[in-house]
Amino acid sequence: MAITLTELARLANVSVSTVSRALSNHDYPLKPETRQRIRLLAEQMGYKPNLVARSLQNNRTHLVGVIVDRMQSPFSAETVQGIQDKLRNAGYSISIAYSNRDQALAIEAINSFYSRQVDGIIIINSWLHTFNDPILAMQDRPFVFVNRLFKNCLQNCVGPGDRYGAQLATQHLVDLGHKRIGYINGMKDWIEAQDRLLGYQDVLERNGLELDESLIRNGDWGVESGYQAARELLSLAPQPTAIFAANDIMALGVMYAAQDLGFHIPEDVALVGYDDRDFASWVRPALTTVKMPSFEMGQAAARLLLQQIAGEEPEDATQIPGRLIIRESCGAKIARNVVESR
Amino acid sequence: MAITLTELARLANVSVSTVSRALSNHDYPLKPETRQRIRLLAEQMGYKPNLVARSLQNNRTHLVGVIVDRMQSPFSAETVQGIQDKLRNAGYSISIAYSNRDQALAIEAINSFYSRQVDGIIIINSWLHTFNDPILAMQDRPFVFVNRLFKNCLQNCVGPGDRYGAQLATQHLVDLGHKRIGYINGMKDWIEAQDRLLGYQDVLERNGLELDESLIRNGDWGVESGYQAARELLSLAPQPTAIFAANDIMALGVMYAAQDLGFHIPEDVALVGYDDRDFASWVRPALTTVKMPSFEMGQAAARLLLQQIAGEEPEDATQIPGRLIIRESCGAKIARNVVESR
DNA sequence: ATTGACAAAGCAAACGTTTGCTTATATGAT
DNA sequence: ATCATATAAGCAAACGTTTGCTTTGTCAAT
Repeated sequence: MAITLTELARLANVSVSTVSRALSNHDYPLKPETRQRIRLLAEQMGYKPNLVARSLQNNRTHLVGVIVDRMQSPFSAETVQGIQDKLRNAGYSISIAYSNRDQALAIEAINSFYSRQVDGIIIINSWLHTFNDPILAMQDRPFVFVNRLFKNCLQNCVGPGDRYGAQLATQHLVDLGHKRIGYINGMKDWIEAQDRLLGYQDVLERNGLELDESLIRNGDWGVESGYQAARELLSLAPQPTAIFAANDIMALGVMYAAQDLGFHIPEDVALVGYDDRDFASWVRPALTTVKMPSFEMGQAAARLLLQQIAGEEPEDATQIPGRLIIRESCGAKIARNVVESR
Repeated sequence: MAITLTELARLANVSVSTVSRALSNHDYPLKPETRQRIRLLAEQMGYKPNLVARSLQNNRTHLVGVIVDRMQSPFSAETVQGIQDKLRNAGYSISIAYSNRDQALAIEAINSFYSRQVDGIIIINSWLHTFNDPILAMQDRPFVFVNRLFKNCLQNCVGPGDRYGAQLATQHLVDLGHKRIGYINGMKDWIEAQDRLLGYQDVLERNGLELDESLIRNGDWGVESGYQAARELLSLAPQPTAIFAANDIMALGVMYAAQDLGFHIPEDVALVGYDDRDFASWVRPALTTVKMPSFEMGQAAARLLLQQIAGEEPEDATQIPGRLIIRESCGAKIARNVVESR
């Protein structure tokens, strides 16, 4: 049986309220000696406050609900870690559920969180492009969306700076002297794909380079589509000297296409990916890529939620910039080191 | 403001107890009409039970604490998903914390879970090879370890059947006609490495094949060590016609070594990995490998915990078998399909 | 001596449930 | 009409905290 305040009070020959104040209420005027005595006793008896009782009284659970699509998504996982990292320091725990991209499941999870009286909810979401129901279910409690920026609640959203990240990648290639840079896009209706394309175009324009439509190919995020697109790009004349793929998986496809066509990376064609998935550092040549700031987004989301919980005015929509990870595939003469840009 | 039982009682002109019984206690003899009326009202008002109040009363939170090393580990993530999958159906939620392989953090998390009155704890653990403190902190509440089987609490552990999995992989190569099969081990002091080696040896013996020590190399789970080991193996005379790598990452290294030495996979040398990491299906040739049963281990862990919570006699230590995923690198003439073995 | 002020600690209500026990009402048997 | 019985619903305690208010005790100032 766990020891309770009441028990402690009995042992110390004081009232429950005194014990409570000795342990939690730091400013209450207690005789220092009494406070000390009670603290010691609690320590000895291994007293641990019953958080559910406390929550009932305080109307605050110090629990935050987190919903992810799939636990296995490396991005979600890292974001969750960022969230927990931040929340732990603030004395919060997290409860987690996965939605499997199923709205009904998500809503079920949200309701379960509410029943549990969570102080707030974070939804790591790359499957909802717009939202209605879930937010409706969200009553008046604080919440934060991670990944997608919804215009109707911008101050509740944290997103990756995909456009900026694509700029980093493209600028890096330009800095290495490339003038004809191919771009392999992701699925066109994904915001990620659109933003990364914009970043690519930004840099070409900014550097006065020709914006050649034939250098832009559409993929579907999959390795095969990267392979196909790269075969097409590399058969162009004049051939692009660099390729920027909108994700690492397609970049892998590019590698195999280059291999099949007898091109060497990075000598004949430079390659940059996006996401920094784990295999990026394992493939040969190691893939230069832009790291998704998943961990940092998690931290930012937690910070935002904490602000809402504290009743503070939330900051503006947060875009977290990615980082360029320079490895071998871009041809920059920097050996297998992780280099931070900016 | 959330609506409460008391509020509902006022609206329905009955007592709180009646409302409670109408909604939760199914066997209590209430006038069907009354029960119906109350249910309807609750529905209309969007009543959601306050789980913290209920927990305080019931001394049951229906909350399970889960500790992982890092959220990003694909194995842990999948296990967590298995856990949640099972627990959700039983009306439980999970709270999660990561330990970063730090015992102090793990203990902190455990204590936090206890304060929250969790009904049980699951530790997904591949970093503790032996345990003392955490378990001590575990008082008398149900718990389950996933991954490592500890002899002092076998009935509380769920592990992968690594030996069996390695048998599957090796037998598959034998079935394809290979007689000289190289094995690249993981770090020797890891139980995974030891078990997989045993499985490899089992099969050679079982098939009356010579157990040539020179065919066994030690790696460190990393891609470079796989590369080196493969170079050595492929320089042997007579050359092994197949290689079984103790994880997919080293198998990737094997691919690059083969490439450098002018060997083709699977024509010149067949290759099987272990783990079924995401890139296994993206590389060329797609990697035949043994899938870690992470999801199933999660489910089994949840089942075990539920049994303990229900006060049932827990089953014996559970070893979950992996599955052979046949792709291209082994040379079995089955195109990019996932095939289940057994 | 009486009062006032202040320090220290106790009382009891409240948070939203569940549940053992009691009460009220209706039904049937005497 | 009286009583026992069954049915339906209410009362109140309990779970472990926190906290506004009250009480007790001590001491100094009148």
